[in-house]
Amino acid sequence: MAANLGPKAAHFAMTIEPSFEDWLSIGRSSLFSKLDRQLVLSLLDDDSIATVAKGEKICRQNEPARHCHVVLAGLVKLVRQSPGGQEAVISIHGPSQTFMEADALSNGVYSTTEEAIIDSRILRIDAVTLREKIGANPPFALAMLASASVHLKVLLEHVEKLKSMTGPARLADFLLDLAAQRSGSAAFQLPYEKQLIASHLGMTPESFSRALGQLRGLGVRADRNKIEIEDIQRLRQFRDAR
Amino acid sequence: MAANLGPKAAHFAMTIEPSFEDWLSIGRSSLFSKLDRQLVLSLLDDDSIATVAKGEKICRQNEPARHCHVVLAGLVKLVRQSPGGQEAVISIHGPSQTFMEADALSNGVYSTTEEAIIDSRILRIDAVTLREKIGANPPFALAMLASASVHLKVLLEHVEKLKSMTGPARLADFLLDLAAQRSGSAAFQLPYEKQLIASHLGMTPESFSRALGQLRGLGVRADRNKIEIEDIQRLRQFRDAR
DNA sequence: TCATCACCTTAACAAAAATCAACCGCCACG
DNA sequence: CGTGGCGGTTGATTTTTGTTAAGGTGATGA
Repeated sequence: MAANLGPKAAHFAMTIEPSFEDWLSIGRSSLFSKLDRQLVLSLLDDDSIATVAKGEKICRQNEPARHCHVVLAGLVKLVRQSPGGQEAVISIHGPSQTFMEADALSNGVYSTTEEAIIDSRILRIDAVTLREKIGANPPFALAMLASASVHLKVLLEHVEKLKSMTGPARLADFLLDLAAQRSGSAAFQLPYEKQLIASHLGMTPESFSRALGQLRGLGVRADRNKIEIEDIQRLRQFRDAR
Repeated sequence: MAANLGPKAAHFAMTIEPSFEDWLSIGRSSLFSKLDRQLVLSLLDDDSIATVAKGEKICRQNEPARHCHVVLAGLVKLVRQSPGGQEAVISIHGPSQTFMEADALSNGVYSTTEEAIIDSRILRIDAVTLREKIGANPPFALAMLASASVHLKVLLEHVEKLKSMTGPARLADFLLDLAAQRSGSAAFQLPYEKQLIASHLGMTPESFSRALGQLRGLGVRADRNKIEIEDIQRLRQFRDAR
């Protein structure tokens, strides 16, 4: 509800009901898209929707996992820190993507820290409620499993790429993903800061910069956060060669 | 392995019934340990148990995922190959570990190739049956989710380590895992070939060898595939420093 | 308007890792 | 017995990447 661009802080005082856009996001998520609206509603409670400012954390690694989350709007990064204090960006989630289901379900602690990288709206689903509903609703359980399956596959690919591709090749791969075409040329914007992409691809900002410079020789023009790829196929060839 | 188990082939002419050891393996697996024996039995059919020789493949990347697998005995490596033909060992599974649930459940294709690295016994569970039983048995669904959650967490850690640790540090980490102690000294055998460990850790055999050489300076002695760690804490300190 | 700051880039250097090549020891096999 | 192959090691070299340091550019705010 609420006008689709209406002042959000207005009716924040009490229960926050999902807005029209929120419902769109929920509907687009692979986890909830095929589920009954009533069921989804039953998962929500008073403080289900949180507005999170850029830089704010949604949850912290090693704290008890009491919720799973769905991005309704915005962008969230999933960061993991090692005992030695190093940080690694594991993945980045946009609207309609769920995360932390696994942690919430296994009744353990969050295995990553989540942080909004732009102002975001997050749906928080209580872990206990979630477990209940899953137990009572087999199709929901299957949807959860499918969702976990997707996450697993993404991570799998990520590992593969980290192990077998050089930095520039990983960047090429990332750009090809964004272009979402199989041939011809493409132009688009980088979805977030280069530092963040660099970290996501497992390299330093400096290496990222150099990698981008290297791709220039393959028909990739970069101005600010605008990217132009002359020849998608050529870029793919480069990627596959490493 | 065939000695101390009861008469098995007696009443089921064609069916291969799990041996006593097989039941032990099944019982130890996080996926099946808490489930009713009847349910587990209902998942099996005539060709559920396969004996796989070293080097044989259990399934191939991109082929339709019609089964999920449980290692009953032996060792299996999970390999992923990129479009460019590179190979990366994603993980290695021993007895009681399940894999490919995700692919089997999402009705898609295998996202990795599986290969036995020593002679092994594998339990193959039909994907359709699996989905049926999950739909009909909520606790089973939750067990599957928990299992997926564990796999997810392992991969997450793997990504983090690949991104934030040097080769020698990853090796130290691997050895500390094997030692399974928090202090003192330890001696044990490497569970499989060094090449394989190297690939699993995301480095070449040469780098592995050199990394091992580097750890020698930290009280790690290696002879053939026997490892001795003088001081676990010292090694951990080294690992955490990178 | 200027100062400041965050993001990004570049360069020079150092560290880490891959590559190329040679070699050892062991074992299976003719 | 040799001999070949495989797993492993080692050395020399190159490539890749991180590090350190410096500078540039655009947005923001006093």
